[in-house]
Amino acid sequence: MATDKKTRMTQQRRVILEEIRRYNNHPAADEIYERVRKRLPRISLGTVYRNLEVLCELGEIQCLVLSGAMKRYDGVAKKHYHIRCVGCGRVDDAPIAPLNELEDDLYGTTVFEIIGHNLEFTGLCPECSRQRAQHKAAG
Amino acid sequence: MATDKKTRMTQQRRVILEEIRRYNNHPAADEIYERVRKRLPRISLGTVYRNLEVLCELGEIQCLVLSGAMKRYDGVAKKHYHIRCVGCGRVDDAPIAPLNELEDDLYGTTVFEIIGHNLEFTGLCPECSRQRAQHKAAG
DNA sequence: GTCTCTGCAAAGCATTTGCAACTGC
DNA sequence: GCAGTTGCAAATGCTTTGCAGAGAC
Repeated sequence: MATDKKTRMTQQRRVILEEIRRYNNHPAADEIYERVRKRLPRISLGTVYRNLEVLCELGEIQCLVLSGAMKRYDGVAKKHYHIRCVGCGRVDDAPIAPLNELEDDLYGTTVFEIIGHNLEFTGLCPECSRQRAQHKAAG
Repeated sequence: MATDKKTRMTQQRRVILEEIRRYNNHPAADEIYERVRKRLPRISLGTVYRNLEVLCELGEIQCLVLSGAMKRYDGVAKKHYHIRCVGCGRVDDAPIAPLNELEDDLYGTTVFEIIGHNLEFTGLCPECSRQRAQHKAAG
């Protein structure tokens, strides 16, 4: 049952982690792949995916499953919320503290055993906001 | 820009909507397809997907993109939260009122123009909770 | 030396799309 | 009758996986 496998810090794994933390712009797998490829040209996309999973299990990064998009990865493993641009998909950290009391409101009112919660804000980043304003003005 | 298309209430579209609302258990596309197929054996999966999108645009249903799962559909278009079982994927409504004030906390602290938010609880449904308890006791 | 990890390529899976025939309105 | 819609099938896009060789410890 328990995974007794010893994980090795391979060059690929190390570079992937470094690139995720470099800007911490919540990149998706393909962006991580492209960035890592500049340093390790022979790396494969499969290796990137496998390492992302391992790094999540190790608690080094966290995997974000936000609405309407592919998985994204966060170099900061600590729980926090995000805001996603509906125009371009850009993801920022949401400057708001975790609301653990939200779960308390559910005790006794649901048959579920509560584990946690995810909160995601949606919005428009400055670039997309400006673009839409121009578009509206032009139309 | 505006979609002037007139939507027709075809038999397929009507049956799909009826089946979504029949139990309102937040079914995914494949479950809707299987249910509708019992009444319209010649319907195709593509038609189901196309109609789900149209019904969302019409505001008849809402599309739920919850973490780690395929899209699900809710026959109640009104905004509300959900709780998802991490064991089996079952989705229930969360008995908690919408927290619109959450968005107020972000004004002035983010460069994003805020549009909305999604809140999803995770947990274990009674069946999966029982199963894990048994498993733990046995192991 | 062993056991994990890698690169490659193929497969998997949910969803989308092109197209000719069909059907609400 | 016309434009929206359907069924079919192929394509798409992200992610996973099988396998033989390579490399970390």
